[in-house]
Amino acid sequence: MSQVTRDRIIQQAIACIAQNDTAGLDEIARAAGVGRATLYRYFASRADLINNIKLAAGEELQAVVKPIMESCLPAKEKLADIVCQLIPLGASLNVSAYFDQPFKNEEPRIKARYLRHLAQARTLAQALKDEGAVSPEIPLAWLVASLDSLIFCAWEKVESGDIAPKQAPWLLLRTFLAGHGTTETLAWLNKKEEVHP
Amino acid sequence: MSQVTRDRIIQQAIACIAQNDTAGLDEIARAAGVGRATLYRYFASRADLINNIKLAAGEELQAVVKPIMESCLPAKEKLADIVCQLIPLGASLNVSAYFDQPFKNEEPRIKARYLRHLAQARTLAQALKDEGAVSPEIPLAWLVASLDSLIFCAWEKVESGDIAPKQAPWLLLRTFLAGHGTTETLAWLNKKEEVHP
DNA sequence: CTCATGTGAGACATTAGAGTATCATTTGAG
DNA sequence: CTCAAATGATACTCTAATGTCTCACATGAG
Repeated sequence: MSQVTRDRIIQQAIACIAQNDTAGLDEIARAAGVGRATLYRYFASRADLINNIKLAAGEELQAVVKPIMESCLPAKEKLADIVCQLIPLGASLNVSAYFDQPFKNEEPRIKARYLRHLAQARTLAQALKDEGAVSPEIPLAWLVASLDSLIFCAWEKVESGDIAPKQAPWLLLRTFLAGHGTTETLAWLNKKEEVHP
Repeated sequence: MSQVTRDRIIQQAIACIAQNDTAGLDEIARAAGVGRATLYRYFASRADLINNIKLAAGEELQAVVKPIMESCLPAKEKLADIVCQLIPLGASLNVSAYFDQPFKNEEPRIKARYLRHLAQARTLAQALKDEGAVSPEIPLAWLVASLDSLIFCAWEKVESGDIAPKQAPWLLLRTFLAGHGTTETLAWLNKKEEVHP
């Protein structure tokens, strides 16, 4: 039972399910270049596979977000870094987004991950407020929700080829920060745009 | 074969599928208060039902959007009106959003509706640009995509109870217009906010 | 009342996909 | 080379959902 096979299955499963969330095990096995039987040797059931997909996607996200959140950068910079690194994550992001419906997901580890993700997003949003980067009158819930939504949207448009991969983070940051921000934030954005056109 | 029964089935099916996009016909029939057999008397197959759901949701959307688009209001006002009326549409919106994946939908009527919706959105976005409401440097694709995404997001948060229904349109407009807009747009937004707090 | 229509209930057949089991083949360590 | 582990292919069962059919019941118009 090699780790690389397991990883390949998970990666391909993420890709398949990103395209079609009811993808059959046949399809996933074929995409991963393994037999359907092998798939069952690594994962006890479809549900088990899905759970592991979610966990893997969560890991990938966390690997990007955690170091940035622990850094001493101002919140605006943290946001910019996270966005720039998250969009290229692609399908993994998709899986998280799709499955981050807290309802009826009994698996405690996945629920824990989801709650942690939510807490991080709220922390960042609050920091943006405290820093004066976004207006205090915007509800935290809307900050978090619109950010998640825009990240997913940006990834989708990059994937479909409508938006240039390098342009996406900047569009997103502009929409989000200017959309919620103060005049001071606008100025900051303009300055960044000169540096990184 | 009464029209009201047919409409009730469609409405309940929209609601069911909004919650769970793989809802069974049992579930839908029960929700609509009819027998499963009756469901088949009105719709030849599951696929036929789904198609009719999409068409019905498209009608609802069109009924809101078309008169506004044909009016002589400035684009900013059109956008505001559309957003205010679209968010409460709720689950119908969800269905459109979920199923607006143009891929592999062979039904020509649905494809036509989707293309028309896209064209309308692009027209509105272009008008916003021409009017100077949003910056000309933002790609049309991003304007359309982020708007769609934010509308869906706003509805979701209203539904989940995180955002007040009356607040949602204003948050959305602020995020979108300020996020893409010029300083002039900001001023317009502030003025509107005084009128309609 | 009587008949036509719409309906609910439920008994089927059919199918797609999940999950199980077996066996021959491949592959890599010793 | 040799053996054990991993794999691919395939045949099978089981289940859930779709789709079909029949029959009994309700209801409303004539």
